[in-house]
Amino acid sequence: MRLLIIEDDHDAADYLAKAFREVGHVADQVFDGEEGLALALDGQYDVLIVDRMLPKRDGLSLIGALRAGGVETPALILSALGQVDDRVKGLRAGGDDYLAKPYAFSELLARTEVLSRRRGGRGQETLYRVGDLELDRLSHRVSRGETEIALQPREFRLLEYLMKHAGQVVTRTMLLENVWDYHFDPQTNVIDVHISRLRSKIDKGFARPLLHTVRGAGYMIRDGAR
Amino acid sequence: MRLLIIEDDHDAADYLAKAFREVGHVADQVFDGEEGLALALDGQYDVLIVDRMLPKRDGLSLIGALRAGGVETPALILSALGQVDDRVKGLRAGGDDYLAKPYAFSELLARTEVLSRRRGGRGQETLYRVGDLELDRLSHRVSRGETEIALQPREFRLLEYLMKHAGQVVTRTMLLENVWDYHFDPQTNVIDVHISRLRSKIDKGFARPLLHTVRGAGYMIRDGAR
DNA sequence: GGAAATCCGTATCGAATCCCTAAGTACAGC
DNA sequence: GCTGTACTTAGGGATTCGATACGGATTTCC
Repeated sequence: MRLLIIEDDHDAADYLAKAFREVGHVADQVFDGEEGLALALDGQYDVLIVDRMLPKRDGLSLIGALRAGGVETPALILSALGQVDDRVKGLRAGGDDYLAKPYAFSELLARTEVLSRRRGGRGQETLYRVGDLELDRLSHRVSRGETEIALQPREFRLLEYLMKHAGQVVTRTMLLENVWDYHFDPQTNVIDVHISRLRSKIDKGFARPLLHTVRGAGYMIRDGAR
Repeated sequence: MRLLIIEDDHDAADYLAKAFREVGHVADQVFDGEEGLALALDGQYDVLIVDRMLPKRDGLSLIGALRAGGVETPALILSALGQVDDRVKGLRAGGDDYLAKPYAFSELLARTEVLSRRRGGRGQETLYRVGDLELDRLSHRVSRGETEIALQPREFRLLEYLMKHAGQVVTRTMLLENVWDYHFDPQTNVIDVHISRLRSKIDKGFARPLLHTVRGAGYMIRDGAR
């Protein structure tokens, strides 16, 4: 399990990180809200442990910004305040669980593991939609308008990644790393080829194309209408 | 963001530089410790990416020398060794973060941005605005008022740089270094040409121009109203 | 376990785009 | 009015991107 601990009290953070590592998890730590947000936006973590009060950017605001950015990593909020009201606020801001200090580590661990397991719930989107193009991750189905579209596995991963980042430019490097698991430059046109194939399936014959190339930068999927 | 990549494996260095450029940063690269130190001492960079093992001068020693010379540019250490002990050594030597190979570029990017921000370097804005002119880095969109504006890659980088420094005079040398990656004077009027094109797209037909010439100094983007 | 189908990556060629150079024009400052 | 700086336009060269064809690899199905 990969965790990010966002907590300004260094001692507390160290203690937590050490405890999580002892049980075999990977824990990174940062000490203010800005840094926490930056790392969390990456979406690489399974769970975030977020202190309620943080320098630079408050824990709740951090989670709000995260969700606004489309990142759904479950977050567990830590707080010195144990009021019910506060708990409600935290959950409403997009936190997934709430634990008041002082707490027992065993409880934190248990709740954390529950959250990471619950990813299917609110963690991951299951249906992506851009214009009249739909991709269902569960049933592995893709359709545009009324027509079903059959994709090859690689094409599916490609489209999935593009749609996950709809409206944003996706660079070639991002594609290589996240769709191909390459961490080097293959020096070939693999990407071009697959983009081309994908295009012929999802855009060909339709009035407005959804898959746009951003010259010199990468590709982007977006409903041209907006 | 201006980066210096110090890494002796040419392929790895190329890959990184390319990836950083795709996301709109400026990346220089050198292949041994001596050169790295020389360039880094200049202090022109926001972040250094330093390989642990380097010819001529080891990465840790490089950072030590840098700090001794009073240069506080944040450094992120790359290493094939993932041991905790090694990590500690790296951080103790003055490194600010540590990443073990193999790593995902997206993680490196996130950590790099954290470092540059920590140092007070301005955070990476995603949306720039000057008057009614907007530039969105994520979606690569530019608009003035209601109208979408299509820019070429170089024009985009140019405008991005200008808007990042809105209200300040941007010299030709700054443009050459940060938009063109030239470290010499091309003796031509490349800049003039692109400024002209850019102007015709963002200013032409609008009541008040935003892109101003500062004769003898450079250019500046600013809302004329003020 | 083997054959057919599918899928994936490489290479090549063609097309579109972009970018720099160059040369001429306009403008500002003295 | 002269000189130097900035602006505009056009065209060729270079780069980037797109399409197609082919061979190897993997999977699927008997």
